[in-house]
Amino acid sequence: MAELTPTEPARAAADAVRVVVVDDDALVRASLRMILGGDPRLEVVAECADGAEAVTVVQRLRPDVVLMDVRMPRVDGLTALRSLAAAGSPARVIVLTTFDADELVLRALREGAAGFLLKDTPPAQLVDGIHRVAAGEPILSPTVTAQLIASVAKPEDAERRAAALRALEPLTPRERDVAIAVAEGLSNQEIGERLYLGVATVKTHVAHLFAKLGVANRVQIARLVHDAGLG
Amino acid sequence: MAELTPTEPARAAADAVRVVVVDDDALVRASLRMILGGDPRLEVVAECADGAEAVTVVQRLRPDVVLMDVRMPRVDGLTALRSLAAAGSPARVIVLTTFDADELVLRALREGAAGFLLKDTPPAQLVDGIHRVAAGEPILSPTVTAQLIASVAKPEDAERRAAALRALEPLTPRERDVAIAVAEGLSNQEIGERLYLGVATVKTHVAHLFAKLGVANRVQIARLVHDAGLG
DNA sequence: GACCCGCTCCGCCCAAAGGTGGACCCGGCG
DNA sequence: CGCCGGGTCCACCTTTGGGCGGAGCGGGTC
Repeated sequence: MAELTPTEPARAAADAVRVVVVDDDALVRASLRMILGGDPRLEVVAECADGAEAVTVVQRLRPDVVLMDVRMPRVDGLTALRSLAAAGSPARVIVLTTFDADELVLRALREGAAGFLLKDTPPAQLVDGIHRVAAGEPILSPTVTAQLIASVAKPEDAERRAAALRALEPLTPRERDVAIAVAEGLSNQEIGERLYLGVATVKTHVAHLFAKLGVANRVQIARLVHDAGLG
Repeated sequence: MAELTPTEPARAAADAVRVVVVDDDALVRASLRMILGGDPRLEVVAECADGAEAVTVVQRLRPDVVLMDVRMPRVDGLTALRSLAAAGSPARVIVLTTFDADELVLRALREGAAGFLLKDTPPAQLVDGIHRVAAGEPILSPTVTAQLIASVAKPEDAERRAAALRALEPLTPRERDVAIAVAEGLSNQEIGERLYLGVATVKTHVAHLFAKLGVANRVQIARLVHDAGLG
């Protein structure tokens, strides 16, 4: 057994997950520290009150996990998250927020957050989540998961796609070829070269496309093709 | 078939979550029944061996939760899921699969799955997941969550968007207006009417767009505008 | 003041796109 | 067989798009 240095919390295990807590509210920090302190396999190695501080501290201390608030003065959590990702920090960041703003969730995950928890998460689940994140698992609050699912399900999106596919369905194979080429921004001349057709033939197909799709110009053909997911 | 008479499992609580198990493998069904049987607050009210059976059984028994395998003879799990959703069934469906095929995950969630678990999920978590789903929470296996996050994060997607935004950034406000109108498939004439401009002015702006964006025709302007997310 | 820049508009010209009508080949079908 | 539809191509025409140069106006800067 190694002797413990007197300055360190005696209860942290040697292989504890090292955590940095970032929140502008001292009460929240204290509360989190108390929750995490209950688990000897977690060690809070630092607290920060804003994003700028967090970036420098995390780069120096190299913690395993960062609990990051979103709303903070000076530099907000998402910006800090981006900075860390850009700097190649291996720390896994759990974003904490009081409200589950849809937009925030997607942005945070795009910026590389490993987790997204609401502040009303029960202490036991928070502790569990930190361990999971440290182990490489992603961890999301249920409402966040639901939002994420909704964002990929998007019934309105599916409808547009379905409508576009329906519109493109009566096209002949050749017309489809031409439609796709049009959607790529090629001229009739270029389309002819790609498909080994005369310009006149391409024009004929494009004319049919206008009629069948009920549109007036090639940009609108491109819109349909893209909506159908063929671009 | 294999509908169970309520007399058999005497242990199910009166307010138990009613579950239907759907899997073509009898061993898997038996195993699931054993796992769920360990919790008196769960009641397996029926087992089905394929999707077609599942649809009729679920509509008749109206269970709270359905554990649905994906790969099954005759009617697969996703098709059954769609049928149930189309029929307005309130049953919450957890899709079970051995492998975490990316494509399957997105399809299942789009079809309205309330959860997506891998078959290697520990029994305790499976039971917990069923209760959560019954309570209205979504429930995903960690690897599935990771896939979902990856599908919204899509670095390649973000890059394209960022590149498009970068390309559009040096445009003047007016040019941006014109670019968006072009992307909607309007003619120069129509753009002029919308923005109270002469056709000549619109042409000037469009010419500037070609130069600044490095493209040769309006379809390609439309592509950029869409990639930037302004469409 | 001179200057640059964004915005507006003009005219001229040519190329490309789009509209119309017709032609031929070929393969499937009644 | 004749008929039809997809695919290929043509000619002719009008409209639109796109290239080029020029110009005036307002606001901001040096």
